[in-house]
Amino acid sequence: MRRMASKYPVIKAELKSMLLTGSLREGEAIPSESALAKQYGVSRMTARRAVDELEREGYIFRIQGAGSFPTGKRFRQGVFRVRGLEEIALKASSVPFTRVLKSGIALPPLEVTDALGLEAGTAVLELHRLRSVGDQPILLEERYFRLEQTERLLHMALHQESIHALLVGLGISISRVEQTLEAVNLDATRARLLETTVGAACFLMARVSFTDDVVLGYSRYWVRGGSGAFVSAFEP
Amino acid sequence: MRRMASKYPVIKAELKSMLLTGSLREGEAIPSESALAKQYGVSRMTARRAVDELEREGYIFRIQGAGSFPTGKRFRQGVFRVRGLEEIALKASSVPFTRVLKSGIALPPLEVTDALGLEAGTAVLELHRLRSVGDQPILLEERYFRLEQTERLLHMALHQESIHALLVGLGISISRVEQTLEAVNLDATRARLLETTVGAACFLMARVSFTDDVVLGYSRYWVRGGSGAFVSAFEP
DNA sequence: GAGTGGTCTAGACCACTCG
DNA sequence: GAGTGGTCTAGACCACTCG
Repeated sequence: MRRMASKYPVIKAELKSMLLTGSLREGEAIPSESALAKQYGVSRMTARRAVDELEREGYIFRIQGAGSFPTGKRFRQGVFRVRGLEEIALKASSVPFTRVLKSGIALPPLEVTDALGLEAGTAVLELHRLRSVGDQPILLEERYFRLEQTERLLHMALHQESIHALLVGLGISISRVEQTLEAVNLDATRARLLETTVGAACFLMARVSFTDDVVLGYSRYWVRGGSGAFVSAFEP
Repeated sequence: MRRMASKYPVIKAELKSMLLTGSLREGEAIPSESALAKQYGVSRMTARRAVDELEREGYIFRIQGAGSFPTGKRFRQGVFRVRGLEEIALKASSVPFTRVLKSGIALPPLEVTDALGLEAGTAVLELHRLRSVGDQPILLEERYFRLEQTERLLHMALHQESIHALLVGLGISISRVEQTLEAVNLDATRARLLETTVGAACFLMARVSFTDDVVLGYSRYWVRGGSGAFVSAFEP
């Protein structure tokens, strides 16, 4: 027996077509949830679900009390998901391996103290790791944490997959993450670690993590350019 | 007046902590929606909303009739959203500009016919554009489409922001997109177009688009490495 | 004050999985 | 057959925006 046709995808599809053909005037809201419910003869929760998905896919944004508005062309290009090392290993039918290169308390480069919101010359917890799949180094991690709370990390199993899990174990929970992605040319030191040539193109992911809106850590990840670390599929 | 505390975030947070501390056995489902509803004294729809968000964030996946299961460590690293050119321009307080470099019917490189699922030697619609913000070239587009349906594109305004909108205008709707992202070193020709040096690190986004599960087009986008085209913020 | 989105309730019927 | 997730209803109260 086939599943009964759902109602919300119909509403969603018609709204999407309205958004894509540009039949709305600039700054004009889409019909309200109540209006959609009435128009399609459904409950408001069902109409709302269609609007929910459009918001999640970036077609509209909502303002409570005012309405739901088209986002313009933003977001339409979709997102790239970052593959974890385990997933890359799975695809390659190989095993992930993590080597700790450096761990301790250190004076970090200036851009790191900046990112952490510290004064120049403040010591931080430093953790560098090299992560491989099979014999192929994939990812170079350079992590820095503010010392309060995190110092106990140094006595933990730093070669394990998830530093995040160690933090949770210390009672630290990360409330938010901000990250950027760039393409950069590798310098000699990092090229050697990743077993490639100087100047090879590489992803650089820089991440600031927060606990309770206070900066906790700053991490940079160098990921080999052709590693398949970023993938995406979406329905526009 | 502050908003009343919502209930679903509490449920979501407790489930997330259960997932992160690994207190579930391998392959064990999280509590069912009905069980959560009973446990927290809420309606099933409210419990479901907490579970919805965890699914959306990649912590769990659901199987109808069976339960909701932890995904392991996949997805946890979040996603990068691709910024549209308009958004980059907005941030830079500048204006976007698109120049059509080449458009017509051509025999494409071998890897393109491969990606399109065509025999070598089949002609396709070719469209190359260079897109800038202010005076700075940001993005080089090389698009290829199977000829049926799309040939009329050649008579349309190809310098406009959205080729997708033109396709919609032709009655073609894209049902799905698959894309990958790599970091590569620029060759001489493309470096010159993007006004940078040979070998400079650059993003290469390759995208296959489908209509009704048939391949419609294949596009490659070269994006300058430090352009701020990829951004992300999420709550783990 | 009228209209909007945000959250929630207490049900319902269904398709599906599992033993 | 018992339990699970998928969808839906017809309400409710609230915070918020706008004129």
